[in-house]
Amino acid sequence: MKMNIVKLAELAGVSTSTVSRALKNNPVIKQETRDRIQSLAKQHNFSVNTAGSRLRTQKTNVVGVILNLTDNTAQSISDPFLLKVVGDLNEALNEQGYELLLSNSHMATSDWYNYFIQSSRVDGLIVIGQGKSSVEVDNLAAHNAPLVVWGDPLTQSNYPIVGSNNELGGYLATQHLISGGAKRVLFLGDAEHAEMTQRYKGYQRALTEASLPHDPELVVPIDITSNSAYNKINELIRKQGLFFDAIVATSDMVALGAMKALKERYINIPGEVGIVGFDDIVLAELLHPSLTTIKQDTKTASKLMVQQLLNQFNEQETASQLVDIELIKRSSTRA
Amino acid sequence: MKMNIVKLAELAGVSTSTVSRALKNNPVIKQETRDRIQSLAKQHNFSVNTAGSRLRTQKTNVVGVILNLTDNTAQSISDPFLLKVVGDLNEALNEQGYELLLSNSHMATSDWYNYFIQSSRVDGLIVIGQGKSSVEVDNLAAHNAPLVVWGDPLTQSNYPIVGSNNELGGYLATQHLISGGAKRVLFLGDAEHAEMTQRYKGYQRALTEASLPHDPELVVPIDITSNSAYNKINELIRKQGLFFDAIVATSDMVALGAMKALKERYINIPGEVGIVGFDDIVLAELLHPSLTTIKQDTKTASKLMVQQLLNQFNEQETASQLVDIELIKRSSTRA
DNA sequence: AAAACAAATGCAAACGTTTGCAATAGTTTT
DNA sequence: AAAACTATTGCAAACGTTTGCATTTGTTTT
Repeated sequence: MKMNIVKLAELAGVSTSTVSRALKNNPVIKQETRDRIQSLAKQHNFSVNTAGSRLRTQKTNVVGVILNLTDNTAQSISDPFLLKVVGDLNEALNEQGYELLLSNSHMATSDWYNYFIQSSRVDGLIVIGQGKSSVEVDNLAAHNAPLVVWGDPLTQSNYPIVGSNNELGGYLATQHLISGGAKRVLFLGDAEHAEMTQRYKGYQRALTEASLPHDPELVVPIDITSNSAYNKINELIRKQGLFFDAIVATSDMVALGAMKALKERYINIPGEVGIVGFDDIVLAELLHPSLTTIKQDTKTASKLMVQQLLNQFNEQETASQLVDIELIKRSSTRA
Repeated sequence: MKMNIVKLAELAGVSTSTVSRALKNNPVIKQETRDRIQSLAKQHNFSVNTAGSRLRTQKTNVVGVILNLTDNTAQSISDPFLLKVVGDLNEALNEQGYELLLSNSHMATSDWYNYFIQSSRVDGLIVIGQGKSSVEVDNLAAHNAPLVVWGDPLTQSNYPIVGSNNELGGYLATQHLISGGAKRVLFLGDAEHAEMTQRYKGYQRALTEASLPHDPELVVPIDITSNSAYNKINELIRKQGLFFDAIVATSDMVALGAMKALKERYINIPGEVGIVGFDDIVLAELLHPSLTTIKQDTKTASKLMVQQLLNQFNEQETASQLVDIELIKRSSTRA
């Protein structure tokens, strides 16, 4: 009933070794034999059983992707940016003959090494987001598990981190606002987050360069969700009035939340307050006004992550990778 | 070096059978022995090798999720709604002890049965989207592969389809606009799509009920992407002026594209044109004006899909499932 | 035509787990 | 104390594939 290599071998009148090799197009098998077996396989709807194959080869050709969520589940998981990364990773992995097993830090048991690697569920892991604590990731690294992290590449680590040039992103965003006339630029984001810290540094650099004061009142720590941003902006304006004339948001979702709060108060964007987001999600250009933002190149980043993982499979050198960003000027800022 | 059941058995001074049973908490093994072996396993960072286990049990505990994309890749894959469904499915699957293997119709080879099932990569498949042609899905069904599809549950099929009450959604959206005073309601969507056809029927029902004419000019077929919507609305207004006073969009992304086109022309929403979306993506309430929409309950739907798949695993009855929708009134329509 | 070589195929073990059945150890009944 | 249980553990085969090595077949050289 159920087809396997043994039955296929009988049908073809050859040994299982020959079938196995023929299906892999091993040139040691005569071309004619290969063709015959391959067409027989197609005809009988056969593909090799992965369980058997994985057991024998000790290779799964599967890569686990873990969404390392820090904030409230519901919010973060819905960030289109994260999901876009997953989509791009899937593509990049498929191109290299790997499949993507999706997981997230709320689902997976805490012992990732044990669950994913030692059990040979996957050959390696890509973790999206450094999180605030890095204990699970450190544990993976300690066991020499093939591992790549999406995060801040400047963070010291013994595993490769792929991520955007966040400092430059923060700088470009801020500088663009300043060059549009802004004097009091709000920084909206979570300082405990490695990537955000870099963006903050860039923000500071731009202020310094423009000889603007570093007012601590302008640095507003929030969760990286649109809701936090919305609530915070509302609260700020209610309590202190409109004491800023621009916003550097640490994600497009944050920018969205902020914009909503501003629009509801009929504060003109970019006239009274300019705003720059981060990520460049599809929505950014669909908003009105469309959102000026720092584009993260997730396609390139995904390819780099996969490449770094393959390097580990092949015992080659690995290194953290800084991905270029780009300022996309739209209508939420003045020229 | 690498731990396995055999070595663990030696360490514990018992047979591999006992270890295997103890790890599964099989009550036939003495409680004390179970505890001893389990703690030994924890201590040595051991988890059962899935390749061996899957080979022996002929079960993978993995479910494949295929994004069945119909339109231009780039656009559709970025629809936050689809990705939300993936997230919810992941959660629902994990709850039942299954893992999610992500794929999409551009990646997977055409012979899904062969690739996923016969190779025992997964125990079953969840296909998101019926697509315009159903040949791959029909092939799966013909082989009796465990299968659930997200789509229009009213479509006749020999596999369970889970989806929203699209007809009702279309009806509620249209009726809400009409009750707000709309006389000429545009229907923006793709008629070849089973789900959209249902929404269109609901749209028609509402028109009839309100004794409004069914003007074919008001039915505008487009790809279900924000770009198509944006372009189409622009084109319509340019050529024919503002000949409608409301829009039923077949997805929130479509609504977004339409809104952008309207806003750019300073057409007041909801004053001059009211608009209702479909899906209720997170963005819907963040827009300004926030988007009135038909909410699809993806959490419930995901649970139902997983349930229907489990039913097939257990040789139980299955049936298509209609999921309730809800009209979420926001500011893009008049009360 | 035998010898030497190359090309093609086959043998058999191993990957790590699970499970029906058999066997042993432990307890209760006669 | 033997018999009849029950509770606990072990034996061994099987899941399907791959691959080092051995063997066979075919071709060329002497």
